[in-house]
Amino acid sequence: MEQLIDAHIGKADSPPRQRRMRVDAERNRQAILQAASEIFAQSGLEAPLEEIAERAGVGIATLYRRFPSRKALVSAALVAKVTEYERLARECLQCEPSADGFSIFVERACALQVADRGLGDLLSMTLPLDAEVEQLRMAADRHVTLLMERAKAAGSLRPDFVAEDLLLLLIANSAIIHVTADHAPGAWKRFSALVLGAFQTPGLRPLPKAPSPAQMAASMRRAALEHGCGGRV
Amino acid sequence: MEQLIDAHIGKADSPPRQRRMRVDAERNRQAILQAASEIFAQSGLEAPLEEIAERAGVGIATLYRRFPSRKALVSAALVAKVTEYERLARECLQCEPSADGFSIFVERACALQVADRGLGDLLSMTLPLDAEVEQLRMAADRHVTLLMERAKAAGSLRPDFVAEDLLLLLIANSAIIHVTADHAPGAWKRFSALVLGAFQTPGLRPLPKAPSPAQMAASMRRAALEHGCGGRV
DNA sequence: TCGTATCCGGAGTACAACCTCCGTATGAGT
DNA sequence: ACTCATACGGAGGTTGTACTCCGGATACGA
Repeated sequence: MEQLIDAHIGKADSPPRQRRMRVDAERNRQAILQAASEIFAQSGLEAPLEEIAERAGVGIATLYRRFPSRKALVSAALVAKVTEYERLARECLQCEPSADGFSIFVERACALQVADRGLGDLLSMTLPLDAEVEQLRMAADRHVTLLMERAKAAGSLRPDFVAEDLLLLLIANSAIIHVTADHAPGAWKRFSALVLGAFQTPGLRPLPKAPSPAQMAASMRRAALEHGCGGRV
Repeated sequence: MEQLIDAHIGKADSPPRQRRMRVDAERNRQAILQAASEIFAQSGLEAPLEEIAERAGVGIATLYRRFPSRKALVSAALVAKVTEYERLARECLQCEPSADGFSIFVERACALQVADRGLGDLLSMTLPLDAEVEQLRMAADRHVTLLMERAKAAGSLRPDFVAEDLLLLLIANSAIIHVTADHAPGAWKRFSALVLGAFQTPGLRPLPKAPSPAQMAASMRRAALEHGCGGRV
C-alpha cells in the first residue's frame, strides 16, 4: 500500500521517475527543510527531530515519511551549506598568487562553522551522507590539497603541514564554538588566528608525527557514530 | 606510578559528627570510587552512573545513597587527579629559570587530559564541584598566572597571551582527544605542540581580542550544564 | 460531485538514563 | 544470642528521544 515514494531529493528538474508529489506533500517537505536548516544551524546536528517537525508545523510522522533517517534530513538540509564550503575552497584557488589563498580559506571555513553549527558538526566528523554531499566534500578536499601545495611553495605554509592538521583545527574550532557561542562569541576568532599563525611559520622544534589519513578518517567516522547521527542507514 | 588510593575524601577525618559508617558501607563506598575513577577516566564525566554501580558490584541505590548527585561522585572520584594537576603547576614553578616552566606545564597538562578523560572534561568546563576541588583548581590557576608572568618576562611567551587562551587550548584538546582517542591516539600531541608553538612566538599580526575572564567563566559553566553534569544541586 | 491514491497527525512502542521507594538483609552494640 | 539502626538492591516511576501504526483527511483526476 504505502510505498516509498521517496522522490528526488535533489532538484525538481529530474525526470519524473515516480508520480509527482501532491502539492501539500511538497509544501510540507519544504517547510521541514527550512525548519531543519534553521535548527541545525542554531543547535547542531544532534537537535531533536521532533523540534524540527514542530517548527515546520508538521507531525513527526510526516518528517519521517519524507526523510526516513536523520542522515537523509541532514544531507538535504545542508547541501547548500556544503556547496558553499566547496565554493569557498574553489574561489580561494582563484586568488591572485600574491594573496594567501590557503589562510583565507582557513579563516573563512572557521567562520562558516560559526555561522552554522550544523555545518560545524559536519566538518568535524564524517557522517554517512548522501552521495551528492560526499562528492562536494571530496571536491573541497581536492581544492584544499591544491591550496596547501601552493601555499607551501609560496612559503606561507610550513612544509611539514598535512591535511589532517586542518581537520584537527576544524574539530577544535567546533568544540570552542559549542562552548563559547553564547557568552564569548569572539573566542573562536582568536584561537583560530593563533592556530593559523602556527600553520604559517615552521616551528622551532619538529612537530610530533601526524595521524595518517586512514587514522583520521576512522576517528571522524567514529565521532559521527558516537554523536548519534549514524545509527542506521 | 602513584595509585595512592587511601584517602577518605569527605568526612573521614573530620570530627564524629555522625557515627562511623558500617564496614560494608565503607567498603562499597571505596568500590564505587574505584569504579568511578576507572570509568570516568575511560569514558569521560558523562558516563552512565548505572555502569559505575555495576562495575563496583553494587546496586544503583547504594551509589545514590553515598553520592547523592553526580557532582558529589565526580568530586570525590577526581580529587586525586585534580590534586595532581595542581601539583604539576606548582612543580613547574620550581623549574630552574632556564627551563621554560610554562611550556612544560602546558604539555603535561594536555597529557593529563589524555590519561584521564574525566579530568579532560573537568578542565574544559566548570562543573559545580566540591569546595575542596574548587580550591585546588583556584590554586592551580594562581600558579599558572605566575608561570605566565615569568614566561613572558623570559621572552618565551608572547606578551599578548592571556589565561583564557590556555582554557581554549584545553577545550580544543579535550575535543580532539574524544575524537581521536581510539584510532589516532597521537593526534593531540601534534596539535598541542602546534598551538604551544603559537603561544611562544608573537605572531606576525595582532591577535583578535581575547574573551574576558567573565565571559569565559560563563561559557564554561554553560558547557557543564549542557553536558548534563550540573543539572541539579 | 465523487472515488481513491496519497498524505497527515498524533497516539503508541521502544529504549536508555535518571532517580526513588520499600521490603529485606546484616553489622555491631548489649 | 538478640535487636535494630544501618545499609542493601532491584523494581518501578519519570523523562526525553527515536521511530511506527493506523484511522481519518484531502488533493486531484474523472
